[in-house]
Amino acid sequence: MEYFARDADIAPVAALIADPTRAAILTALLGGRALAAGELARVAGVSAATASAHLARLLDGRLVDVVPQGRHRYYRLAGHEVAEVLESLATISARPPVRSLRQSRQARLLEEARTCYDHLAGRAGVGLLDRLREGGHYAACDLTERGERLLSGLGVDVAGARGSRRRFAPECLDWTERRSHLGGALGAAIARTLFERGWYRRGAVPRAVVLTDEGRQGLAALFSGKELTSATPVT
Amino acid sequence: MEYFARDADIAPVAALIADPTRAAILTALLGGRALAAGELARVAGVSAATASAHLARLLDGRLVDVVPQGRHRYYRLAGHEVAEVLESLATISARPPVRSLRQSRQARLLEEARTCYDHLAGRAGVGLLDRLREGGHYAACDLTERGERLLSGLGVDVAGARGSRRRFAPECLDWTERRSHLGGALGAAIARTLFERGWYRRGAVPRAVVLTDEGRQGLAALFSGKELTSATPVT
DNA sequence: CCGACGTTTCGCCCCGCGTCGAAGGGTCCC
DNA sequence: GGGACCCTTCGACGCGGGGCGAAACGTCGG
Repeated sequence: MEYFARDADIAPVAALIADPTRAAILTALLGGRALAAGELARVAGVSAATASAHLARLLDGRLVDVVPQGRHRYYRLAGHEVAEVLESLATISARPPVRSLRQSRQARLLEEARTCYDHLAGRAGVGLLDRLREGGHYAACDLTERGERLLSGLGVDVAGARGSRRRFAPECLDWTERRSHLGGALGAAIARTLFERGWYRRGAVPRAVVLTDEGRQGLAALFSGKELTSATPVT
Repeated sequence: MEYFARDADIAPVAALIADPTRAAILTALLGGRALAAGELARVAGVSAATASAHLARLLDGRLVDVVPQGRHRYYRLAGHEVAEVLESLATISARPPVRSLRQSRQARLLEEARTCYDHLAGRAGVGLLDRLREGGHYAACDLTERGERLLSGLGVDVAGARGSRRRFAPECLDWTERRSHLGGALGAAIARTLFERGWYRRGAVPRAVVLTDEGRQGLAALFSGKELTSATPVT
């Protein structure tokens, strides 16, 4: 017992994540947006009182922070480090069983494209990294000069991403695809630009994002006719 | 509620890790060696009966697997993916308070050099990556040709590491140093060689590893007189 | 073969945590 | 200004999970 008093004490953080209600809240916040307490209560399927108690614990444990706006309190993940832990846990978690057509559709939407906090994940995220690599824009955890030009031309703030204290362009194991998507400051900068340009937009399923027609054309032009994924639109 | 039935369900895995006894067991197994049930009970400071119940849950949840040897049952982490989750949790966990000289010493030993499952971590792990980088042996998540020659000459199975399904040489955020150490198949291959050569050996504190005199000389010769860390031996 | 040892299983007990309705406080909008 | 709305806090309750000692089971070694 004494031996381990000084090693990492991971139980408290894991305990914060371990409750299903809190896990649902944290997973919702992996969408990258701040959400109001009431919205989080709805999403987790509990009363406002229960959600409030859980949010207080997440705040106390510094997994989330809060931005009060009038009567609303918007909660968000405390940072990308928390997001990385959540996604890491997802890689060793079982896939939820699919029990209805609606659930099947939701699963497909999440697999196709979703935000992992501030960068693109799912098939789209993996496809983005593949395209960058195939085109000689990205190699060995960094952008090539060719890649810098491509993304800067698109409006991505590459210099800002390089100046970030965060890792620049690491490969991250994708939960659904079991291959790498692009994380780090660059992944975040690219995703920001994709949203700003309206090439991706948020869908009805929390955390799932949807490619727009404009985005399909823009990305095809960017990658010489190749799309990020081969998926037909999910109905 | 319906919304999140299909997203990652991370609560069960987090719940397995959240119990302090199970967290202690998992952290002990981060040392990289299989440990017997009785030993894990001692390390976690609980009875054999309690440890057994917890180990059954970890087995059922596939965080560990077991190798029976006669009356002994040796448990080990189910793979490097689990190790990555544990270390990820450690990066956002508070450092345990230090309350005695003994604890202070233990903390220093762990900070200096420890195994993170199968690769070197702590100052030594960070120093190793720094040395490889400074010497032009490693750049952007890969070995250079120069690095291949250096490590192959040392006896590291670089080709085997490249052939692994695992990521080759990713940078991993170190829990105590807040900088990167070398993970992946290469990190594991290097650590294996360091142990085989007797350059590092296991210390009395679980998970902490100790540089031998032979190792100090060997590494200094390898890196042109520079040591991995500047630490004086911890007494 | 038998006693020692390591481990698992069983049964019982206790504690902590999540839940909700109600109450209270603060903000918004007509 | 007042009602509606959002959110937090409080108190009580029930459930689940971890703990241990004892018993059972399997292996080892003299």
